Amino acid sequence: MKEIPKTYEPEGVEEKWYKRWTENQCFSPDMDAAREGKETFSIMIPPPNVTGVLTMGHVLNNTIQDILIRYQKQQGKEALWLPGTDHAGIATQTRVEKKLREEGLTRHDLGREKFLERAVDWRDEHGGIILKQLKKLGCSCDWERAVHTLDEDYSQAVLAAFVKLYERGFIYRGQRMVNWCPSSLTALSDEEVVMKPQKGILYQMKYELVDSPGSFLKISTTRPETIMGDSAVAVHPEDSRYQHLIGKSVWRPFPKAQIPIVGDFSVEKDFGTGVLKVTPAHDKTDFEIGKRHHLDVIDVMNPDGTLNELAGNDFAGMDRFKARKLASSKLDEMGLLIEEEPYENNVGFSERAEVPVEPRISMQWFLKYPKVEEAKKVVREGGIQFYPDRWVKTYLHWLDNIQDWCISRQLWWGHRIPVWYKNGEDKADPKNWHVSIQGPSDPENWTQDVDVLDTWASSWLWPFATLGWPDEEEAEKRGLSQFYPTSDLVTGPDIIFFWVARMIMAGLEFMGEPSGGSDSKELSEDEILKRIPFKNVYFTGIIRDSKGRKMSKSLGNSPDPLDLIAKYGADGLRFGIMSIAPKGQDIRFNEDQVEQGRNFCTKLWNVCRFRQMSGESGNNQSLEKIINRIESRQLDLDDLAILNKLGVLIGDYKKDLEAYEFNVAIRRVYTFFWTDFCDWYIEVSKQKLKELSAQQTCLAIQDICIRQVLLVLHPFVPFITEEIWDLLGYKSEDLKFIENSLPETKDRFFSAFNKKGIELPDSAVLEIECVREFVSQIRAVKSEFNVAAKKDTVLTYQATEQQNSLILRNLNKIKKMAGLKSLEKVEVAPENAPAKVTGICTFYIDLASSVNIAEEKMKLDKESARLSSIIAGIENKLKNRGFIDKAPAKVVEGARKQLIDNQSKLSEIQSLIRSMG
RNA sequence: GGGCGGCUAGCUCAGUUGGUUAGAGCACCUGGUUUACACCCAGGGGGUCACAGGUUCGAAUCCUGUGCCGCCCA
Repeated sequence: MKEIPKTYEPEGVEEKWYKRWTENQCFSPDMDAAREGKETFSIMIPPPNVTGVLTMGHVLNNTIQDILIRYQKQQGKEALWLPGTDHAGIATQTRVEKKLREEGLTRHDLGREKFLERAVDWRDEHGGIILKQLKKLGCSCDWERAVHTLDEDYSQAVLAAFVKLYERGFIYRGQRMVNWCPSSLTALSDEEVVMKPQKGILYQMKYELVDSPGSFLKISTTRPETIMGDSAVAVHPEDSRYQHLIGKSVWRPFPKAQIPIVGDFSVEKDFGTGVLKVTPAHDKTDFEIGKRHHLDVIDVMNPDGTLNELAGNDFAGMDRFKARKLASSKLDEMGLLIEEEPYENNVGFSERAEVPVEPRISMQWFLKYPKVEEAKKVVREGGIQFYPDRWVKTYLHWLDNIQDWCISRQLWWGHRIPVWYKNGEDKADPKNWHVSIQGPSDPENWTQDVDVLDTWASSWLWPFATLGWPDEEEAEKRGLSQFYPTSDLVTGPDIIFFWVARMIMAGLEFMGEPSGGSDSKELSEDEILKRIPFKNVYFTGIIRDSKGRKMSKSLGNSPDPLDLIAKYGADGLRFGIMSIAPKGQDIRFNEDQVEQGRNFCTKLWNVCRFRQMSGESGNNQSLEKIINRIESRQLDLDDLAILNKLGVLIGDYKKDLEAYEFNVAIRRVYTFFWTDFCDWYIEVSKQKLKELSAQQTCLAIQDICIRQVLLVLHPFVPFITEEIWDLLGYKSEDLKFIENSLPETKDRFFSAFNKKGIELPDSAVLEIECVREFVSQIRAVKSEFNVAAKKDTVLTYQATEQQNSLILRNLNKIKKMAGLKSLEKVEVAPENAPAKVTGICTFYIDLASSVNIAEEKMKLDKESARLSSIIAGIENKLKNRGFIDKAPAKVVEGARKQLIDNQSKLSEIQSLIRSMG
């Protein structure tokens, strides 16, 4: 056996094992086994942005995935964790353009082709950092399968999906009001707009009535810069203040023009003055009003958010926010501005560029979502299970109010829309379109659409396009039918619409499709379950800083996970983050938790050092082999108790993990390992190890405990467990890695002992609990009287026959653990000795010095009062017929026992008080 | 405006179908280098379970309402 170094140094260990794991293809599933029907388990990584770096959110999210994968491998499944990145259209293009600007260039200077070369260079240089970081974290992804959304074959899948959806009538092109980002110069989907409350001004102004010069209509607006685009004012048709004016006109102040007053039900009577200026080109509601009343659509803005010629000479070329000020001062000059009041309203911001979006009419491609009803049904009925399931409501609400998806983006970085327009013909007429993956056979007569697809319109295909779809040969090779539907998806609730819902619809639409095209009839339940992209979705919480703020780059409040790994080890970080991540609840991060994780690893390390120093290792290659080293007649209650607890732990742990209760599982292991094993069993062992006859058996018990602890910890802290597994000789020739060894189930564990004629009764656990409690009380009293933890303390006690036999059975251990010179039963209580009433006896401590009787008496009085109130409470309960009749017998029984215990304690204490006079 | 979540020890949080005397870690205080570990060991103090009602034999837990904090949607 190799010698274990004094301190655990994670860095070298992590590097060594990660290398060995990858060299031995530990992360790649055995395809032959999977094809032969071995049970599989699969997770597709939520593809991080290729330009991104690892955040604490990624740490949480990917640690969970790694735990699931490693756990399922230990359960004997062929597990696939498929990694990859997405191309992040807007984010990447923005960054490449920024770099170009530094060189004094724009993308138009370069042209599309050259620009894309630059973008690819940039991606290859900066991209993929995050994947390297995931390796540092220990993620067991099958790296050979890493996919990028702009890979050649993935791109083919994206285009194929577009063409299929177009052919099936889900995709159309149209002039619509969209969310326009004036900074990135592209349309956005509704989901990419983030509403933020903004402090602005509500302007109240007046427009003169054409028919009655000198009479005005008061109007409220937050956006005077769009006055120039007004083509009407609107009032509620049932608003008695204005009803009579419907059909008449007002003067638009500038550029001066007559515009009609229309009646429309969408006007809020109570908002402002109840009169709305209607600017169909620059507001979604106004656009609808305009359509209903056939109003002019006057677009006064350029794509970049400056005003154009239609706004008039004063405004042309001016930024929209400057124009707002100018418009208000012009109104003021004209005597048309009544007042300005501070006002807070919600303004949509571009998620990426962080500038207010501009509602804008433009020609875009839209997708009518397929399989919406099935997508609702499968989640509502549990075919796909959400954890925590409250997200089902959010999901269904979004699907109930779903709007067509604007999928075209005015960018170059992305999948170019596979539509060609016939040169010289009407672009608006679908007859002149060619829609296909390869393009027309006579390209010289066609021009391809210049736009690309929304990045999410590629990543919604992720669960199956990563497995080779739609190429059948590729799909067979990569195991589409073995790994799809995937098992679990782990992601944040912030992309439930962006991604989760869309993946479900994509899966339902494209998987298991009949060769003839889209399904005409409703899918059967079975068919739905074959098509869904995953069975379980685990939504993580959001990691916040210690002040509860979301971690963000701009706040700079997110620690760099790599720094944390350097400081505490990857295992420390993983352990720390997992121990504070309750199911789907937001997490307040602070570094102390990672420190605790590191401390845990150190403790684990040291107990293994201790084991190694305690004696020669025996054959550790399987549970059965270690059990063979046990001499059953050497087993004592502590051995049986710790093994019983371990067996129970195995069962509970399995339940926890299968319910995604990671923090519960890890706490359970922590308590077993630290409190039960290290603080008690190992300490008790120290005495036993001195006795030659018991030594081998005791070491075997330790080996069993450590072995199982390593196995259950391995998904959480893979590096240190693999290292110790190796050092303590748990591996064998054919099973080189810890992941090859199946952890026992609770039943198998207990029966492995039963087969050797060893029972692990609960009574052992109960008795040891008693002993531990007793020892703890003795220590407390000693500490109270400042008796050093030396071993020369003399203790006497009074106990019943039964209690006495328990004490005698465990006498040496109690003396050793409590630090006693002697522990003897007496018939008469010694005088002036501090006493303590415990569950198994009343004991007296012999102090050389005198004791402050008054102080002692006060303590006992306090304890007596406490017990009396507890007893009164229980007595009341037991007097209550309702309780006796209705509560389960076990509970009533417990209450009775509790009453008796407390009563006897109380009477002991009272007699002590009396004896003190 | 609608929906969701949170409120338990100084701090971060457990507390899984209501059931014995509400727990852990950190922090704090006291003591401690006895053959693993000071990233440790032993002991201790510390809680009207946000508030108000209700259901129940019994409520941190279920119901209703209120307050504060956060998120999502309009």
